[in-house]
Amino acid sequence: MKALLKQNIAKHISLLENEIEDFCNLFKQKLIPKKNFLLREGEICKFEGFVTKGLFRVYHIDKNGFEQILYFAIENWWITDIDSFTAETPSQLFIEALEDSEVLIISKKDKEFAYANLPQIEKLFRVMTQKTHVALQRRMIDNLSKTAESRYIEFTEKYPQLLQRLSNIQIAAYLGITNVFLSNIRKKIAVKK
Amino acid sequence: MKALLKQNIAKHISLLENEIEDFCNLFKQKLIPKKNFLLREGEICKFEGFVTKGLFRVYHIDKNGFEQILYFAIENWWITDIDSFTAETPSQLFIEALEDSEVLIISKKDKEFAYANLPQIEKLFRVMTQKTHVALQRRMIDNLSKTAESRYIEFTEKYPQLLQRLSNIQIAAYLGITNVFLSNIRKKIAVKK
DNA sequence: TCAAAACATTAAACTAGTTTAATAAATAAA
DNA sequence: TTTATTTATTAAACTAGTTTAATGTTTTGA
Repeated sequence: MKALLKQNIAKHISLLENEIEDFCNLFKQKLIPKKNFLLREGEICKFEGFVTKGLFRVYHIDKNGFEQILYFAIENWWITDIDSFTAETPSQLFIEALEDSEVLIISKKDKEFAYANLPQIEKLFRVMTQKTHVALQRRMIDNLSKTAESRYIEFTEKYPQLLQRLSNIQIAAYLGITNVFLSNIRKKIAVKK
Repeated sequence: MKALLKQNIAKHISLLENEIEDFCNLFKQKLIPKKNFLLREGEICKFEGFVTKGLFRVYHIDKNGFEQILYFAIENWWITDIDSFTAETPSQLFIEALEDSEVLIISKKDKEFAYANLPQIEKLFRVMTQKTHVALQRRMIDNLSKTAESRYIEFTEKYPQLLQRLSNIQIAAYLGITNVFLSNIRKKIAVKK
């Protein structure tokens, strides 16, 4: 059950077998059926999660009721609201399962225990946060400089496996456009071919 | 000269006086006159910097020649291209001084030395990267959900000290709009008052 | 298995933001 | 001090993306 997690950690840092074992034992499995929430706006995010099955969306609802998707998470991805988690303030985000999902959860307390007792864990999360940050920085530049059409094309190229599991409504909310306009883009692309 | 740096570090973590001293000694001062570059596209970013005087812009030039500003950095801010720095790949960014500036630089090698020998430094950069990431996440949501006008108003409220030191061209490149449209926005706001 | 809900597409009117170009004002350079 | 360069503003035509609404299709759930 935790093989995927161990493998994922090993990709980032090298730990002794017993250290990785100790760390993984701090995680508990949680099943989240489709359309259920791992986190809702207003709650304080007290966990960090690692998805072992299914698909989540992390999104925000603005004051006009529109949804902006910050990211998706499928198997092998980490998931949390890092803002609420670190500052212990009410979250502005929802984390919702778009499929029946399974996630390994570590509590804030246990994570702090790991920081204090397994020095390499500090490195693990530094490295992971760096990578996440780099990815978001690239997305920010793309959003500032590219048209919705090329953002869509790049999305389909970068995440083909996600594409099949998402509705166009979700993809549009990630790209920052309406699903109506996404439909236009898709038509335009289809005609080209 | 390094008082500002020490103070900034102390805000994030608690270190013994000799540890903070050892760490700060790894930094070297660099003077960058206005319009000069700390980093250019194509170079590998081999440093992390802490601004003690002046003002920098970190920006990207897209294939149409337009500039997108990822962030500004004034006194007391950190500055690097974390993507190029961690992956040791050619940077896609420019870091340019907009005023005569002074920056304290730590090399990649010395930073790794610090990670290996001062365990708290790992925490320092984990915490700093988290905070930077949270800020970028909020900016991403704002860019997806808000109009240019409200993004401009919020920028003026959040960074009043920056506002006076930047041209509208720079602010527009940060907001992701043209300076012509920013001019329209400013007029509209002025009329309202 | 049937009704209800969610989804994708299309059209048409609209608006936020761009483009190009011209002009005046401010800053920098010689 | 004069000239050149950068900056801010305005106008007018344009385009990328939105809004609303209607229609058919697919998925869901009772």
